[in-house]
Amino acid sequence: MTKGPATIPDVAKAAGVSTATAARALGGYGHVSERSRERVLAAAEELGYRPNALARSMITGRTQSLGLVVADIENPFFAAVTRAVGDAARVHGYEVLLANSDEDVATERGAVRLFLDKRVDGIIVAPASSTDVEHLREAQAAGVAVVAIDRRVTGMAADSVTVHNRAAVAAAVTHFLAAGHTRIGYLRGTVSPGEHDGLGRRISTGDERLLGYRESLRSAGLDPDRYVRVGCLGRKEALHAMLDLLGQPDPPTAVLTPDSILALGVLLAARERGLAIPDDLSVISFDDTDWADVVAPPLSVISQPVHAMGARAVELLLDRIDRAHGRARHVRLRARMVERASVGPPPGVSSRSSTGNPPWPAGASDRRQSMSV
Amino acid sequence: MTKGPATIPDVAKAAGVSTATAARALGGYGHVSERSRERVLAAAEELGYRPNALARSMITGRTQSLGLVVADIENPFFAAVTRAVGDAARVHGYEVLLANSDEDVATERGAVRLFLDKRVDGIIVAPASSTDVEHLREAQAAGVAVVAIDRRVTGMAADSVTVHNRAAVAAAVTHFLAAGHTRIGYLRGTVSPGEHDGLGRRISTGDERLLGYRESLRSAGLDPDRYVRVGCLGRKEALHAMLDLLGQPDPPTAVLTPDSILALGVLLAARERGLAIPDDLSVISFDDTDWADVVAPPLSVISQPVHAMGARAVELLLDRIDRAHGRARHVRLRARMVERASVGPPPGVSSRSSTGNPPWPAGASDRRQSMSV
DNA sequence: ATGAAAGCGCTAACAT
DNA sequence: ATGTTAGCGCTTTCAT
Repeated sequence: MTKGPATIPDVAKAAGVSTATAARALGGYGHVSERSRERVLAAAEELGYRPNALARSMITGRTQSLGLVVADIENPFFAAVTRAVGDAARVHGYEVLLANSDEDVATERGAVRLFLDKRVDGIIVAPASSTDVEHLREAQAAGVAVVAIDRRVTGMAADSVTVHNRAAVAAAVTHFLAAGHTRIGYLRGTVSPGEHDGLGRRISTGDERLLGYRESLRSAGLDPDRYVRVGCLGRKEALHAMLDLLGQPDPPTAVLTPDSILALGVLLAARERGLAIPDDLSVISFDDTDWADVVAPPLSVISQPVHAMGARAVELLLDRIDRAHGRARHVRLRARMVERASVGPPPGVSSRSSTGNPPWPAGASDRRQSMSV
Repeated sequence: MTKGPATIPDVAKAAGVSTATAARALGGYGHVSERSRERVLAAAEELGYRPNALARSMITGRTQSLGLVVADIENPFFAAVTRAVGDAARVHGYEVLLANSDEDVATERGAVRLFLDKRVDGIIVAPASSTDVEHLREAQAAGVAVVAIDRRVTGMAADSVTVHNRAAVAAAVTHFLAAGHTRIGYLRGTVSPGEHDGLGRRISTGDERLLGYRESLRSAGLDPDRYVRVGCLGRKEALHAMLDLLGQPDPPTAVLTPDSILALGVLLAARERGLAIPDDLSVISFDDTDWADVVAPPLSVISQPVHAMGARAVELLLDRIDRAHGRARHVRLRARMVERASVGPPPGVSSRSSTGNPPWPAGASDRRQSMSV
């Protein structure tokens, strides 16, 4: 009572059995007679016994905890991933240690290092870099399971959960093309410093999306580079990039953004230029955030199955913890193009509304169509 | 090399010193000669030694980790709190274990229990209930520091970090009154089941806000109950509650919501009813999310100093970990009323716009005024 | 089925 | 300044 929480010896003593028996009863392993178990459990209850997970982990080599590294928990996409990972982890008796990398590899490295010191059983990471993954390889070498989420890693065999990014982008571009657009912009979030080809290779998902964009534009006979801006780290950068794009001789009439935060920058730019959506500018964004169907007009988006992604990542991780070897599994999930009202024909091409009134009826369903891509 | 990661004995052997010396050099405590320390560090580097935080914690009784329980990480307010707590924790060498309670006390209890088993040094919690806190009291009794964030707890002496909710709400109501409104609605998030007085007592912050609302209305000679709806757990519930409010004989011309998610419900309701903001309905919401200044019209909000709240909570927690006793400290931070464009005079009272055109100029500054409350 | 004892990796006296 | 030793609370042989 006075010497801190009760321990197994305390319980054993109170129950009149050996520590081994008490431990077996409490831990639910080995053989214990019904009578012993009852006495032990009663004594434990009485003393308010709680297992010391630290001591247990020292022996078993398992901590029942996993580390999660996301770029920024304030990004709704990552918040949702975190939610999903947390839920799935809990179901399987795991706890999650959270870290933000801010898209910085050094920060991520530090977080991973601490995770290893804390002896997590596995790490789920949205890597700040798909190529600079030495620390992840080391974690793996140290016997810690690693699964990449949202982005794949190269140079090591790690499981991953991502969406079909090229297909998703292609669907969006196709949607723009079908509406008659030929000047289609793309805002890329990050890009590696000193990248020469204008196609950052750092983050697989960024690459895939840009690649998908360029492929789609090229096969439509359009210039795949003209309306691309890279390095849009946040809302503000996206705003400026968009204003820049809009300031060009033949400005884009449609634009695609790789996440909801950059979409806000685009909306801001449109407002600043007095551009109506979709009459003057059509937009599609990745990630179906809670405000996407509330803004006017409701935003057409590419919805990623975030919760499924998190859940799958946890599954892969647990599988990997059980049987460390076996080749890496790469799960690709399908994103969904959700058509709402932010895409219309380009200006001057039989615009369905030139009165300045909202092109969608009040009270209209905000989810007009949805297709998997 | 083959027997898992190097341990202190391994390093000691390689460096030709005792385990104690190696431990001292590695742990940075006690006295070690320069020569020894160098040899130890070199050997450690060579062997890729990493401390086992588990073993260390067994001895020191400190895990350098803290548990954080929020209602829902997908709520931008909590995401920001989590961000801030994570940042502050990292600066002080702490890691954070995250859990979502979904506003459910039982879930919270389970999370706290696991945190205790994992021997966290402290817990920061946005309690699902301000009164049902037995588990938090137990944590405290077990020597784990507890600080409440966003909400206070009763019946136990726990530090807390909250904002001046009544003042904040009063500022919003005053703002509405000044614009000429007399039919001002309020959507309350949660309310305890079986609550009779219509004023849920479960969550201090909810109580304070509702109290502030009622006080303000009463002192303006208005009915403090007529336009209140409780139990708005999410966007959908808020939407329905708002539609209900709007369906009344003399519907409200202004409404206040306690978080950004409920605000979305209000915006949805307005759209469904074909109501223009602020011409037909004025709105103010708690929490300045990233989309608040992007929607049309930009939303006037009560901005909570989320990052400061998280940082302060961590400070209080670390203080408490160092010196467990001393009376509880209650930090009250000031929220800021950010005026944008979602508040105008009630309909029919010299409306500045009845053409259906947006009442704010394109490209206008979205932050018109800001005052502390 | 149960007990005695060893030991996980580390720190903290206590010696020297 | 450095080494020796005794545990932290638990699981796990190995006996019995």
